[in-house]
Amino acid sequence: MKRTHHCNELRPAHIGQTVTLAGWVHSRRDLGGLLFIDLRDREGRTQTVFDPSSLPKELVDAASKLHSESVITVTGPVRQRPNGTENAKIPTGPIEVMVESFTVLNYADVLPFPVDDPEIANKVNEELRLQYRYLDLRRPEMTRNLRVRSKVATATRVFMEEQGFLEVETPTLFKSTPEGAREFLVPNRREPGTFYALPQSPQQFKQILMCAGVERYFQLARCYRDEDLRADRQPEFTQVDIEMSFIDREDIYALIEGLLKRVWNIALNIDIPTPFKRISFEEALNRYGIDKPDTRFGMELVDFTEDFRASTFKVFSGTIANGGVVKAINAKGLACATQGQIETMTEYAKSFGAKGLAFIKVEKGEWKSPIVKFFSDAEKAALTQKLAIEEGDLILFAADQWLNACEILGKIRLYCADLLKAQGKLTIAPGQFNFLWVIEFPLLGFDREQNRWYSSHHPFTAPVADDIPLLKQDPKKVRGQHYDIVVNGVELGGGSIRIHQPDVQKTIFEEILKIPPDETQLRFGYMLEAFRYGAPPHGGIALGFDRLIAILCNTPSIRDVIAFPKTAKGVCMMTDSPAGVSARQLRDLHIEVKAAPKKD
RNA sequence: GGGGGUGUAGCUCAAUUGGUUAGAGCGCUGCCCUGUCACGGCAGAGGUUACGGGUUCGAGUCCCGCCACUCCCGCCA
Repeated sequence: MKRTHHCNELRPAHIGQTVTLAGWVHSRRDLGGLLFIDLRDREGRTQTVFDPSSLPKELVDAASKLHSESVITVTGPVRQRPNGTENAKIPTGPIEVMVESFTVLNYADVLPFPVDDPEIANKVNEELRLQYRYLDLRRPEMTRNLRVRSKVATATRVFMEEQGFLEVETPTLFKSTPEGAREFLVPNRREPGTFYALPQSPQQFKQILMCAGVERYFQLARCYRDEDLRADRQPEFTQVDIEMSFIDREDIYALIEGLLKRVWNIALNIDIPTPFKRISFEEALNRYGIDKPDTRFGMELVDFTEDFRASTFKVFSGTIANGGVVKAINAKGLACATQGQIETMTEYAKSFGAKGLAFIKVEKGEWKSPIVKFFSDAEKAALTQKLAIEEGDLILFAADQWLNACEILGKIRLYCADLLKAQGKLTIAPGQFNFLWVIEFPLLGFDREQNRWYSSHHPFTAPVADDIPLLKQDPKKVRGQHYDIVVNGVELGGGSIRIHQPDVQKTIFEEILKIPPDETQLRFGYMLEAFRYGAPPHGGIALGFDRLIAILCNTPSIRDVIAFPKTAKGVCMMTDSPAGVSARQLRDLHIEVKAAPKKD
């Protein structure tokens, strides 16, 4: 018998109707005579009542033996619950279904972990949840995440369609482009020794689509990167990939602000204010020590380079004399930091090549610090004033070259914020979303080990027009037309205006990045060629769709918003992939495996 | 590749300085229970303390190794 309603549909208005529900046995309360079964489906749950005074004993006995998560249908009239027995916690609480007949569609064995109790289910070992993902996904929290993801995907498509974009699919069997992330390779059976590569992103195809006159392209694109994983990184993930012709940066900002406004509205019913704030890379580093600042709290970096230029404390003045800077943050109320916590922060500093971490604990009106004896009164006054030092504060210093000093304190700032949150001294409202465009990134970075320049974004990023003359004279100063969209310290996406003149592109490849011309030809020849036959100026952006959904669902791990994610070692616990293949498959692919197979 | 954390009953967790027969709640099995919704009551079953070594009169606990999961660094144009 087909169901007539879902399990979150019946209300007092249905009283008297005979209905059929189908779903999973969520919980069972056997009172000896009377038996209650909460029936659950995707939409919610409804209480059903088995009353022995009106039902055959065998039927009630059979129902009382059902394990949780068995699949049944029940049929019977909807009725108002007796006075005082309504359940205010669920929308179907005023009513119940008096069972007249029921059918077991599938008996469930005893479960490996409970799915009905959110308190326990939330704490279940993730390994187990991933192994029995179909059970995990039945939990209302996970169902909600899938639903948010689906709604946002649809909202994105509708919005992009409204804005005149075409959704175009691009190949996932691509070719290897050695720069960038490590790639997954797919052996080609037809020609021994040749391989496809799975794309890290559809970057080159979307630029070619601009040359094809598509003008406005988007795609919910699956991308693949064979790098080590994190809570916010999976080997395969989804990007909202976008590219537009005849535009400048402002068009991208406006488009994405519109898209995110729509998405937040649909997913959370929140109206986020636009336009978003913008901050340059340099300012982000200066104030927050990171290129994706979390601006929901202060604790900003303060510069003391001028105050310590002539200091007798040689660690500071010496660094400044070598072209470095001195910066500090005030972790308000963290003078209670333990030796271990100071140690952790010192390790952060050392991982950036610093020799140590200078600090001051302000306790009982005293500055407790190994270095404060070297400070003059004027230096102390400058610290007190610029950092607004008070009792209970912890001051942390970095003295190093500008970028390093900023990044050290940026790390420490986030670590201190976590400590303060744990101590209840810093609270961040859950519904707060600080969106930010980070702009004016340097186009190029310098790799000391390899003694060459590299693209800080990718080699197709256009320089800021005014800076093009600097390309050959002072590459470090060239700003790229690159932008990142950041929310609450999470990099949601990034993109750039692209180079569309083949001569500029050639200069970047050959004179700046020093890629030999024959190699340029081999790897990017088809792109340079496409740019010779009428390439419109264009630019684009890609948003990390999984991260976007994780933020909307307020979860720290993108695994919670992916139906079947992989573990940190890239294993699918449910299907046990990756796995070995037969000798015959290897032979067909002309592949010989030299490593010994892993034993179980 | 490196560093941190975790691993004890089906699940979530205890177990004092190394010391009796490794406990509890939930779940499971049986019995009782007609208005529960975390139903309740009684009884019971359930353990290679991830795995392999070692120290010790004695190891869940200490040491060495190893595996899995997880967080971070490197890496992710």
